[in-house]
Amino acid sequence: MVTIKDVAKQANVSIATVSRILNNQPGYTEKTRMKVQQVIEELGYKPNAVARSMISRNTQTIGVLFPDVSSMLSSEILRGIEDVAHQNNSSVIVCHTAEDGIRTHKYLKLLHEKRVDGLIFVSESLCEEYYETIKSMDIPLVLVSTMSYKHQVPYVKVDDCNAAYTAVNHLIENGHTRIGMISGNQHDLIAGRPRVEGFKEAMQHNGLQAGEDDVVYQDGFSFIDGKGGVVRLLEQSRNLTAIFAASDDIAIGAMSVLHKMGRKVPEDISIIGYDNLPTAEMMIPPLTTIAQPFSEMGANASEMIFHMLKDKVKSTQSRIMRHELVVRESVKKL
Amino acid sequence: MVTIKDVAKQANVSIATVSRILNNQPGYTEKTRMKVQQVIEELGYKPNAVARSMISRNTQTIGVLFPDVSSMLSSEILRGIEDVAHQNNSSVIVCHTAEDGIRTHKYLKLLHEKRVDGLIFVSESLCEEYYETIKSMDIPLVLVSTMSYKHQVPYVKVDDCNAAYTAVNHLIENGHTRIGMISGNQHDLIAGRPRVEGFKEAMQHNGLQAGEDDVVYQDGFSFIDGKGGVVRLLEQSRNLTAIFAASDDIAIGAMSVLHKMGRKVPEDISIIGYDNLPTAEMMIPPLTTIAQPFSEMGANASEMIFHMLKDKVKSTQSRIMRHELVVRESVKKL
DNA sequence: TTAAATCAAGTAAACGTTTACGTTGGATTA
DNA sequence: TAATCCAACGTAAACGTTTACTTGATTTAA
Repeated sequence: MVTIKDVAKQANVSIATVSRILNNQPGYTEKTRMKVQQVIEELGYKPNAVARSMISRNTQTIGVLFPDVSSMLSSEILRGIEDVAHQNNSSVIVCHTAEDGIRTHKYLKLLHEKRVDGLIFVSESLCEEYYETIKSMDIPLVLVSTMSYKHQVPYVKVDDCNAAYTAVNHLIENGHTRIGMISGNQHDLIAGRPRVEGFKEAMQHNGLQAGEDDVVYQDGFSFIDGKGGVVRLLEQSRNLTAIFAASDDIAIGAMSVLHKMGRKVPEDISIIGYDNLPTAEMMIPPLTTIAQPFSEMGANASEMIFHMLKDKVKSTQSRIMRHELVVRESVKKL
Repeated sequence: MVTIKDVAKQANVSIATVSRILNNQPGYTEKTRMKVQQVIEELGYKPNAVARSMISRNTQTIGVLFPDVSSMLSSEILRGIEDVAHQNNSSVIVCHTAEDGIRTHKYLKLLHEKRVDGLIFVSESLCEEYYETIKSMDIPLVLVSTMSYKHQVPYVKVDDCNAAYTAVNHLIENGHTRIGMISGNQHDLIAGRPRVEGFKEAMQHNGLQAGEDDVVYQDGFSFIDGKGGVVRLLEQSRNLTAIFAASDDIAIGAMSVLHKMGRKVPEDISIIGYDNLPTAEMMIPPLTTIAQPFSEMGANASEMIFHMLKDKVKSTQSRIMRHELVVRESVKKL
């Protein structure tokens, strides 16, 4: 591998001069600059970022932790993160925690040793232990699609309660009064509960009833959960004309079994989702849903990291992203 | 930031001793080991991987280039790559090339400067320029879901022609004789052409006709391409009872407009896809398709990289992955 | 009892940069 | 003509490790 020394020797100058040229600082004539540039081309010299990092004490690298790298949601967020990281001449290291504590800790240790400049934590609750280890790393941290009640960590997120309200309100505006909800995990204080609250609030504000029979809690937010959820919901809550699903995957799972049961969407029953994954518009019928701007959320998180890095500030303002109602064809006007 | 020096000082030993303990090499008593370990805990010392990289001349990091990080396909491959990278104590840096030459070159330069140990190139044709720059980096390179006719670069891939044959054959076995195909890009020699060839071969081997009217070429492999493709196909090719789509997204796009046209899948027309994305099983009806083992492909590529790294060998055997027919409900038996 | 061997531990060079500081020599000034 | 200045470099230390080599004490062998 060719080093700055080789370039210096070949060009008959000191390494300091080469370094100055590389970082275009003053201190050399145009003639020597040309000569050095030429030698660099000839030898195919590429500065060693590792050596640079030793001195500059930064690695131009940030780490991102996902519970599941391969979910549609993660990958859009990742795209946003990567995009602005790239604009800031930084790379992103992805980590797949699989929601496993041991694994997560191993990653945190690795990222610490690699001296990443910042950390983004996606869709996973920041437990005490994680927080402490990250705090000891003393680098910017931003949360995406999650937050911490206990610690003041900047996050970017939509207002789930508000977004759920929007969804349910849309159903109501279309004349629905008997509405059920298939929720995700009841104990998920970040993405689970608030959506249920939004549902209930929308109902109450419109003078409609929403009892415990009208919402069904599943383990997660997946297709399978949707399949199971709709069966349970239909059993315990009668005469429903519309369903609010806590995720698009749930909505699609529900549509799937509704179709098997011979109940048509939206003719027999309306359904609204949450997320606006690419799949939503590909459904039959295309799914009306609440859009979360995933890639923008990732981009914002990245921006926050680089802002903290540049301004050498410990924290920054959290951002509540605007959600958006995307009307398609799964909700019928009564 | 606490360094090995601080630990050494605090423990009253030399940094060499600390280093030896860290890398558990011989040369110290159990007593000093204990003492040093204790100091390490106290100070919360974490070895600096950057400094290590300077000496060991490797970064425990590989780079991965995707044309589109946020596609379902990419993210599953990424999961596989990341998983075995993690097993090998390495990190992965993701790059989103957006199929842009300038951008790709910038990434390649960045990864070179960062001295990544290896490179994985996904789903994008390795043009001459890229090949040359990567060759000059002198690190292992593996291709995924693509290959190079010109250069001997190890790749992992399914046999597209063969897989397409399997798909079409399944249609034929179910009694279909009038079969059309919606292809991706005609000029894509890696994923485009071979699937068309597989289609034609299957038809011919079964004594069926497959003229140029029976296949329609789109720009890409997306939902939109499927929508446009099915319209064109239905115009130019009459009496079709089945369609082979070159990707699941195409298949789903086709299903979408077929539904609008009032033609039921599979009652009126059968359809088979290619990829087996998560969306396939969520469709109504669930899509019969050819599965590519994406995450395994990623895992294999990673393994190949680490194999080349460990055995200090310049190349390795390419791997053709087994595709699989996944029978669901979009193909009707005639 | 002594030479040889073993072992714990230290010293210092090396990895490839950046940068504070020192050194030239020619141009400008007094 | 000497003093001063400045641009254009060069020198060497520093970043935090690993590791070849050295040292000195202790054990072993004869």
